[in-house]
Amino acid sequence: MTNDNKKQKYLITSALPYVNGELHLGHLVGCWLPSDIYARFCRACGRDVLYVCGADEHGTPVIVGAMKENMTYFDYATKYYEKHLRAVKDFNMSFDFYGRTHTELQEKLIHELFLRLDEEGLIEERETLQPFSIDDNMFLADRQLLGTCPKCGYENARGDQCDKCSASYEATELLNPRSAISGSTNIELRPTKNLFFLASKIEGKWKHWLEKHTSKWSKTAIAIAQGWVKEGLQDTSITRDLPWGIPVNKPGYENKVFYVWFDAPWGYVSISQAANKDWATWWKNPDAHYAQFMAKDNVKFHAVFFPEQQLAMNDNWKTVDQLKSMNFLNFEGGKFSKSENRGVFLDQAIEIAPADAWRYALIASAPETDDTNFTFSRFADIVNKDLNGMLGNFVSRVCKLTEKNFGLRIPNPGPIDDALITQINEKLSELTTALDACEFRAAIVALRSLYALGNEFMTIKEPWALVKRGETDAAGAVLNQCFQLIDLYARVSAPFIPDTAEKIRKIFSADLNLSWPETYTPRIDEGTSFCVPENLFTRIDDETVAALTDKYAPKIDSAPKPIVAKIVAVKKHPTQENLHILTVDDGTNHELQVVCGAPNVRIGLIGVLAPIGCILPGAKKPIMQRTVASIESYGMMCSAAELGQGKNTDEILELSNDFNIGKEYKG
RNA sequence: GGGUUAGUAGCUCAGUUGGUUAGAGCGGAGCGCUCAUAACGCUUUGGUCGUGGGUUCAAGUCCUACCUAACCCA
Repeated sequence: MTNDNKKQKYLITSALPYVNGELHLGHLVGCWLPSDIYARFCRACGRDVLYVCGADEHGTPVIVGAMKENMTYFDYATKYYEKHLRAVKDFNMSFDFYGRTHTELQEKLIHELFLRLDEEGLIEERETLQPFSIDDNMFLADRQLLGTCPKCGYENARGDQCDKCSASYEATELLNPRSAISGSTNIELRPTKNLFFLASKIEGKWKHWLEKHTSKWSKTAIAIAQGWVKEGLQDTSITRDLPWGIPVNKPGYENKVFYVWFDAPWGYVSISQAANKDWATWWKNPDAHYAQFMAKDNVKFHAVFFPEQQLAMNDNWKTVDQLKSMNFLNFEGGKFSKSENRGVFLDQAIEIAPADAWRYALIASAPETDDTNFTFSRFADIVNKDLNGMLGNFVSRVCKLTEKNFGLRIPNPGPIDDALITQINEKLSELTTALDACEFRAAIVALRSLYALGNEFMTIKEPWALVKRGETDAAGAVLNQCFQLIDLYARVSAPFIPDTAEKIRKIFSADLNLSWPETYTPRIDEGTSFCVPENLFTRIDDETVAALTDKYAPKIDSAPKPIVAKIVAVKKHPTQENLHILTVDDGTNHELQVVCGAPNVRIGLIGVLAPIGCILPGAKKPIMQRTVASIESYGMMCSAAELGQGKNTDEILELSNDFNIGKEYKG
């Protein structure tokens, strides 16, 4: 398989992260790591790879951010671009070039492309009314406009949508509109002209293209594209009234820039131009293989917008063959959030553990099919077990046992163990197939199986026992085989953990490359000298895990909240006159036993249950499971007073039938 | 509000076109080994496959409704 692909051109792009804030682990696992592993794998297979990424710099967040920090737009973007560069280096990303979109090359390219679209008759001028902030002297995009929601009266509603009641409306309907930038209420509607890209005109072409190009796409990517097939492609405005971006090269548009999503995907091309003078041998080559990596929120742009523009150019642009989209990585049960200080950002991550530990552990729990929760506990398990125990320790035990009994030279080989070789080749083939298909979790499963084979082999053959029994040749043969495995591990691990692979490679005095092995063949000669390396990985102990969790994942209030629940049965207490034993349905548990003293209990009553662990307003201790007059009670039905509403302490609260059982009761 | 995707062991995930006893790894329990980084190997324990209906000789897999989450759109 890999043989046929030799020297074939592989174009690989990783979605361009935005220059706004520090990157976190989600960015790393969502685009950078999968694309980097794939790129390294392709290069090791001898393929001709062009692999680029860079910073996406245009759009409104930079404008807002720069104003806040009182910097120029370019300086602000540069500040974060430099952070990106540091992370690229820290995590060993093997981009041919990490570029940016605010460059002369980009501007030149976008101008050419725009003229091309215009020539093709796919650009149209349309006039619309837009909110204009007189004090800021600029038109406001939907996100830059705040006001009072016309539906619910929420005061911080956005220009197009209310975050509280999720109503949507036209910006013109918003009450008391104000600028999100300056806070000024001096807003008026002004007519403005914008250029539209007539995507509807190339819908047929795009659909035709789609039919033939999705064989290697992620399932979610195909689904999203299919959604647009049904809906149809819509003409989109590609210009904005903003002071930051690629200026529009058309008379009358001197104060406008291109919409960020018109220029950003083409950043792949301009960055390629900066990376390699032969860029066109990938980008204009129908035989090249193009793989894109991105997070799920970005699929629309890669499956629809970018290809439709490429097709519209009618200029032989290489479109995506393999579209790999990743889901999101959550952190310790919640989303990454800079403001809540939740999550690990890349500058912190590199202080916590070496790049290889992150690379391996993150890709081993990559969110390939669904959002995945990352925890330090899991991180430590993976590093300790796979890297430390199975790989690092294997290298260590083989080197040390050999040094002790044979000195620092590879012992002579013995007869070939066919069973072992068969197993190795099986796993190697699984690994290669998984990497070619960009199935990274499957790849890790195969990789660790390979690590396991070495340890199993040692246990079965017991070379230390052979030495004791004086069977030195047999012991040497086993160890020779183990060294061949170590060499193999360096090669197959290299795309994942490049630093470690290099350390392993340097164990041997022979200067061997880390090319991808198509099938297993021993290549370390007997007598080759080797060295005993420092431990390849360090164990992460429980105390460290606890400390890290504490530092980076401040406990969100995880106590259960009061929930709406229904009384499904009422029994009198056998001894206590005023108590009842209730059976309560809380949505998940349909037969929860609760002892209650309120007089108004009855079957069918919908009320509020404080489950075990719940801390009621004003209470110091959570509700415990306890035994009331010798009957166990699992929670408490609440009165209005207990919920902090009103003074009724005697009767439990009664709700209408509109409340959904099992939902949190929010008062 | 509409669309899409997902819901499988304590945790993280596999389960191809519906077809015997639902699979891994981690964690837990036990045994073995002592070359090695309290590392390695073996055995074992965990599941009403979100819930309720339906189609079928047969449903984790198909249909439907609902619940939950995420993303996209409005």
